[in-house]
Amino acid sequence: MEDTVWLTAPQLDAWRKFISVVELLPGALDSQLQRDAELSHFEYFVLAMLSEAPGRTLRMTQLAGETNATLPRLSHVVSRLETRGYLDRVPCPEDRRATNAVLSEAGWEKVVATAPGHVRTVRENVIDVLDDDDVADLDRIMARMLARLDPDNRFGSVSGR
Amino acid sequence: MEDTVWLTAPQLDAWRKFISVVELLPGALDSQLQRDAELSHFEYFVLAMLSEAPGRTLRMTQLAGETNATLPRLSHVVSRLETRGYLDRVPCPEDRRATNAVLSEAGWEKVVATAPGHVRTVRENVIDVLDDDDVADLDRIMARMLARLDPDNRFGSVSGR
DNA sequence: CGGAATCACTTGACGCTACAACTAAACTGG
DNA sequence: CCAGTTTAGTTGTAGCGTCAAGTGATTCCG
Repeated sequence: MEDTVWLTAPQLDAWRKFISVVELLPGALDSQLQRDAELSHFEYFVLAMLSEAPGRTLRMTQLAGETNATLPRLSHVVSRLETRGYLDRVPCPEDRRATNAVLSEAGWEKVVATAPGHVRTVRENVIDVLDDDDVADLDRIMARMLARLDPDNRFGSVSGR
Repeated sequence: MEDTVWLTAPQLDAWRKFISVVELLPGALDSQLQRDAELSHFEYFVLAMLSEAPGRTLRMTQLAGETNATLPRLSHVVSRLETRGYLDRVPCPEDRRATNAVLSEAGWEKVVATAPGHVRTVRENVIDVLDDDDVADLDRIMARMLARLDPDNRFGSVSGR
């Protein structure tokens, strides 16, 4: 187990650029959302996932899966969003261990108001610098990485929806 | 300024996978390094950049650039690494406002000991799922994003070195 | 059935990061 | 040559995330 296979020059180049993007992108998303909506990217993402769910409702565990978050992290964030009036915790009737997070009307309006600016930021930093082939390449490459990073596929990689 | 251009279906697919990877990858890198070396990925990265610098020495600002970090963040982390004996702060003789971070012998040995496991993790999660064409595509795509995210090119994107 | 294991969270404490304010050194223009 | 500005870095604080532990509810199985 002891003979390290180092990266080739092209692999190292790609890796260094990739890791830089991975470090810089969250900050870019966070600062736009913070500035324009006083929301972190993760908070926005939670509200956005709820807004697309049937009944604007999701179980905590399912929501954690869709947002790639641990349950404690989600629990804390949901508490804050609840305090701010963007969603409610409702005990799940079928399984009394479970909790449903339900988007409030104010939360829905917040998403509607915030989405355009967010999409613009995503376009500016990511999508609009890519042509159609790049987008296809990105999709393929990220799918491969996800298969490793998220083997159980907790994240709902529903394609083509 | 009010007519949002939403993402097309392929763009949305690629974006969702990409953002999932961006969320999951840091955790994967951090947990391996934490487990095997009690280092965060950022701490490792700081030591690694120093280990490659001439004289294993870098000005704080330059180091911040190479690690895509803000100066306050770097300053805190350097303090911790200094306490742990992996590097030293040395006032810069030419400019007495500036501080040089110098990798200690213990720091060098830490990098040498830690690098193989880290490279293995990078291979497992990223590089080894890609063929040569994928790597080239990734390099091209990330270069385009970096041009937006890091316009001043603080990060030293030295290609092909 | 009933105790044990598992599940679905929640909570608390600690560590890290960002932001803002501060210090000190080095330019810059009158 | 010195006031004002910019540069380089540090420090304090507040907020977010992780990890470990705890609480009920539910399932498993002998």
